[in-house]
Amino acid sequence: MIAKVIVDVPSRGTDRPFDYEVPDKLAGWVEVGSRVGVPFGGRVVQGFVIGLAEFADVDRAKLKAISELLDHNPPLSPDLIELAQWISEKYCCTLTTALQAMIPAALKGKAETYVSLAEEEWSEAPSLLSEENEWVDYIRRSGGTVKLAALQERYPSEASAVKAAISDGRLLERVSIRDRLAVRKVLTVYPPSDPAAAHEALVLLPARAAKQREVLRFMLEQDEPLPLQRVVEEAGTTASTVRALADKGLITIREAEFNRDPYAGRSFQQTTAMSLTEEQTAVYDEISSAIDSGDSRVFLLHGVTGSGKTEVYLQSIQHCLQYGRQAIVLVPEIALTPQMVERFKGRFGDAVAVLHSRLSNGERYDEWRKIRERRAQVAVGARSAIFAPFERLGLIIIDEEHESSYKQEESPKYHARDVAVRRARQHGAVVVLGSATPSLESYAAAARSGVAVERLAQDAGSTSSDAASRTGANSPSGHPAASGKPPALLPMPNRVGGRPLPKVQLVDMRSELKNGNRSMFSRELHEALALRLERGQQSVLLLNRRGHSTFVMCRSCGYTALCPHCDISLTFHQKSRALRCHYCGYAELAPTQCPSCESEHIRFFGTGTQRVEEELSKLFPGIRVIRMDVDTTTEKGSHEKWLTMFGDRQGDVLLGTQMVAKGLDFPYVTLVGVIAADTSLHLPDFRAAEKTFQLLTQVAGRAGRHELAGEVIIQTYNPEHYAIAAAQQHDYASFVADELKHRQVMSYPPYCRLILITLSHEALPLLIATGEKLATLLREAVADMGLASAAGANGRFIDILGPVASPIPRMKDRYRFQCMLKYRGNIDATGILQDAIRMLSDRQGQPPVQISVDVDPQVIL
DNA sequence: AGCACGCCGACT
DNA sequence: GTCGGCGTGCTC
Repeated sequence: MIAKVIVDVPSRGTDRPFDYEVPDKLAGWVEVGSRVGVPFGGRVVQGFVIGLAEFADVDRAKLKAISELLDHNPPLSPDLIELAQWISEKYCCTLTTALQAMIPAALKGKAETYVSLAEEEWSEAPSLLSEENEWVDYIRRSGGTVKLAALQERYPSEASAVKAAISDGRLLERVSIRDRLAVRKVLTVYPPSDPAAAHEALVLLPARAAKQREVLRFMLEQDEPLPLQRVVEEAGTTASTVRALADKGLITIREAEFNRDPYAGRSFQQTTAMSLTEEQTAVYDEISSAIDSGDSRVFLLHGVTGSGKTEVYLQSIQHCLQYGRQAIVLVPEIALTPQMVERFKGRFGDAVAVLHSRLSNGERYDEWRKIRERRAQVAVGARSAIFAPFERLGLIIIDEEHESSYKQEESPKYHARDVAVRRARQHGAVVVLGSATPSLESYAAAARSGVAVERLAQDAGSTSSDAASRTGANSPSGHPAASGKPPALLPMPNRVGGRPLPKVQLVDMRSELKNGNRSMFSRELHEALALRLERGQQSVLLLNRRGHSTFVMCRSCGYTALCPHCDISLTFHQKSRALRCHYCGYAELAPTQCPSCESEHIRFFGTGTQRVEEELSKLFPGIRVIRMDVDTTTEKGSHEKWLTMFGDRQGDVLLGTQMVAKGLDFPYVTLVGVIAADTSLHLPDFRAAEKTFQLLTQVAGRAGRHELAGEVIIQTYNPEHYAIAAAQQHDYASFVADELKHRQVMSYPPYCRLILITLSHEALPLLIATGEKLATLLREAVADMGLASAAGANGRFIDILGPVASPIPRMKDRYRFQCMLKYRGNIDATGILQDAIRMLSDRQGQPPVQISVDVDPQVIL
């Protein structure tokens, strides 16, 4: 038997299956999806079996055997392998990178070499067991086998002796891949195996062994083993008491593998299905009948904030589970709050596995295993939960569908939405994309179904129907559903309970300045805050700081502090009084005088949350501010802690960056203030307006979700900008109409698709030359295919832009240049690009220039 | 990605 | 005359 193995060596040259013999003892164990250790080029690496065959494609002589099987159950299923193949093609990454993304980090093995004594050899040569062979004794004392690394460290001078012993067979070498998981072992107490004898012993125990008796009685009541720690706590005693019982043979203490449940010991209030509004019912009916049909469908659920999307999700999942199928719910990392988890745990209890980045490797592994072992039917998690190893998926929900965090920024640079659609197709499952502010890509794709075009036309007048139908004319427009049926639009335009959307007031900060108010708070916001404090209600303040971090500048000479490795501005951090690079983590102490002109006039610019907090305390002495930003939420569980505090009304104001805008739901919040709406508006990113509109709409939705009415105040220098004006009116349709016009004029998605190619190298001239070469190769290929934009009849074309210096021209001591591919129509752009890259390496003999490809990039910055 | 094999300089 | 520098090229 031959196994086709993808080895864990992420490089272009090794990105193909290698054939290995399956040794007899592993026959029947090694399956498609198994993780194995294989000898590869003089070492042992991890690999995945992606196929089995009777005969090898290479010479018998070349063939080696699988050295080790790493799991009893294959961690991957054939459908996930197929999905990985699709990902590696679509996003230009190696197959092993895609496969690795699908399994928990704990399973990413590291090879370790062990050596053991071939005993008979040593006994035949007793003379070798003298003082000069201390290391042999060491191995013997350690039970005959030790890690080679340990031997090397202990006896560095014996390297040659050890090597000789290995080569002549007196030492046996064995290489093993060890999981990066310290399987947590916990001392566990097992109830008496012979209850009758235990009851008897209970009586026979000496009178003064009261504690032992108590423990024994307690253990007799248990059906299941308990962690020693728990027993000690419950019985109010110490471990020695329990050990004494174990010594008497009445109970057993053993090390057992411990299943970490991060939510263990927390009770979730069980909830039952709420009755749905007419609007919710209509949507639910569509989704549930689609699930029943067994056809893969995509829905775009466009529901305003507070329209009750989550309840629709919950009941749709319920429906899905009834038929023995499983469900995945994707939530943006930032919105994966305890509140959110609670809602799912509350409805589905232990059937829910939660996967998010704050879990430790071990915890995530346990949640993953819960799914693998069919103990969970619902996975709630961030991006990577799309790979949850379910066997019969019925429903995939992507909440806040427009969020850019669904795009992974590292390889594999996949978009969870695309992957979801693809995976759903494999399972005949339904995808629900939910958002109050759908991405333009999704909305335009939905607009291609007749219903939506009508709606768009109604909503926004003739201009947008024009725009939308033009998108429709060009088949694949950048949305994953493009190649299948277009998503159907499910509108939910009303809030549950007929509550109105909060009133949004725009404050023109220019006139504030004119009227002599130089503070960061307008009079309106100041008054509104004062009113909330007076009434004991709460406020949420958003500082949209993206791209506007606090930088350091000398007011005398204009010097700004830059990272010596990345050439971008360093950010000032109050707490540590340090300047930090956000890209590489470099840090230095903040200067008190200008390093360039030695003047004292060095100042820290830009408004950070810290400054807002200071200002708040100045304006409202005694105000309780809870600040949430990268500085205060890096610690594990801190995010949760702050929100709980705010929920318990231990704070008057919740002040933060984007993270306060998502999915929070507090009944006493009646004011939402946005300090400066435009900070994200003028970024050099074609999605800047969309991002701003989405953020403002989301944060406005935090107010007045319950009995108390809400008010929103947005401070801006551009009140007339269409993104801000539309956000004030809660008018998604008019925003989309305006934005689509811009995108069309500028030829940006959804009117075309983008691929960003970033080249980096330490040497600038080589980098530029390589970039030019790549661009030339691409232009030639495109011209040969008649796809140059000039020739591009019926809307099929590829444009090659660049190379130009990247927005971050140097990072970690490497210069960066980029090319952009812009294309429209059914074109295999990644294929063309791959070919060009391959030719590039052929021409100049493997240039060490790093080339990174980002298909459908989210951040152009 | 690593590691081996291979061809040219500074040492015992 | 040998050790070792790190430039190409392969890994079932």
